[in-house]
Amino acid sequence: MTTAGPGRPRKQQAVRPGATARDEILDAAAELFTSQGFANTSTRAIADAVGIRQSSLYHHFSTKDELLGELLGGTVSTSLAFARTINDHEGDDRDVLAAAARLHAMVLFDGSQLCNSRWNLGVLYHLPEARAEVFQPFMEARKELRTIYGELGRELAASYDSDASLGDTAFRLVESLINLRADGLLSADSASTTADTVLILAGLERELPAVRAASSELISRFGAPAESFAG
Amino acid sequence: MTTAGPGRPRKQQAVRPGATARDEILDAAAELFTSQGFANTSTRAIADAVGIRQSSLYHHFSTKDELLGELLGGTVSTSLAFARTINDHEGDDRDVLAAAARLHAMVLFDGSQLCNSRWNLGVLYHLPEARAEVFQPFMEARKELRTIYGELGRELAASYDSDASLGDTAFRLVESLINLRADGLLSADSASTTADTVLILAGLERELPAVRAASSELISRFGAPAESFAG
DNA sequence: ATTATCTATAGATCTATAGATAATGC
DNA sequence: ATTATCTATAGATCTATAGATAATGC
Repeated sequence: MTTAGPGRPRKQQAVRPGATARDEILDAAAELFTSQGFANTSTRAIADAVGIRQSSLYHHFSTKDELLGELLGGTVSTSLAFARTINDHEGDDRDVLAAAARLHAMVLFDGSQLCNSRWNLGVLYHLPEARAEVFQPFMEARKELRTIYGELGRELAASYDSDASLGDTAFRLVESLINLRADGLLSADSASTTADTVLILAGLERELPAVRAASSELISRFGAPAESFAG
Repeated sequence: MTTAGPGRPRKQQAVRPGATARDEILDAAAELFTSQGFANTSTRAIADAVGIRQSSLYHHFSTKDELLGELLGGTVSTSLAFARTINDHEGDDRDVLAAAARLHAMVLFDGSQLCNSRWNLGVLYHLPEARAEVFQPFMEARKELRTIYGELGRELAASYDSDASLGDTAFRLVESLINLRADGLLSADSASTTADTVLILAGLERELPAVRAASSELISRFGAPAESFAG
């Protein structure tokens, strides 16, 4: 219960989760943008879903684009933070299995986020509107994440005889979870089987249990931050 | 030169490929829908790209939805036809390698189509508008294609110790070519390396050359129909 | 005074239709 | 007569702004 400041209090009985009106609006926008697209979602529809008037949105956000920007920002940032953390960590265990564990952990972390977030936020990156100039920073962040996957894949390929494009393939498989979810084809273990598939591609089928264990530790050590897993 | 019938002739100097005005309109719609999305593409923009007036579109198509329907239809139909043909063909060579060759051929055929078509038509399936009821037939066709991938994967997994979800993974990798293309990351051999990746996942790395050869034959026998590869 | 809401609306679209007009073959 | 184009427009949006109003704390 944040102590209310001066001013007219915001409307009662929130139907949407979120402590503030701003959060409720973002939640409604996420639902509608992911299910109907950006251009097909009117500001009136968002307001209706929250239970306020269309023009009241503009007290919290100055343009419709700003709403999409907020949602795009929330998605990559956690994935990128996790990837940077476990890869910049210059520890004493930088052997091949550790590299495999890092890749496994990234696939599992990013995949779980895509599968378990309240709305299928990954589709926002595929919206045609996301390619507009205003949103380039978010696309750049996604590109950086892809680069980390690629480098890690090459690191692994150098030790084994596996394909140098392993990291790119891993990224593609992670992204494809977005489509599976959009088509209602996710199963409970989609993210973890995807992570295992990457290991099989790397030729590490026999080391699977060991790598899985190391991956789990990475996630529990570095991957359970502020906002939890549910996105 | 089709002999013109009676009536006012259509405008001169076509900037768009296509024998008929209808084809030019579809080409312009394909470019704009794939690059900007459906809702962001006005009928006026399509008409401008063709060099006619907005209302003239309605002499060839009765609604904007009809344009999208035509484009959606063109994409799956060839993939589905190829998949049915090579799988319904009850020949004398239905051994394991033949099954692997069929899967390889499907990935290569569908992947090449996605990579080499004039516009990145695969993205149309990810447009939020494609989920509307009117377009269910096309989504059903895509579902059938996915099912064929899945069954073929299980057929292979039964013989080898590979994962039963191999077919689903193959389908996911093929679909991810759409995203690669949208991000400008296609290389000349993206489709063929994707097909090889599936074989590696199946544990058939050593049989790669033999399967590739059989796959090529399937494509040259059944996969070069009327409309060619370029979609 | 401050904040969050509201009503009302300007201005800019966008889709589809009505009906005129031009250019051909019969 | 037939076909493909055109001009003009109705009707329905949709985004963002202007300005009034209500409910609180100081």
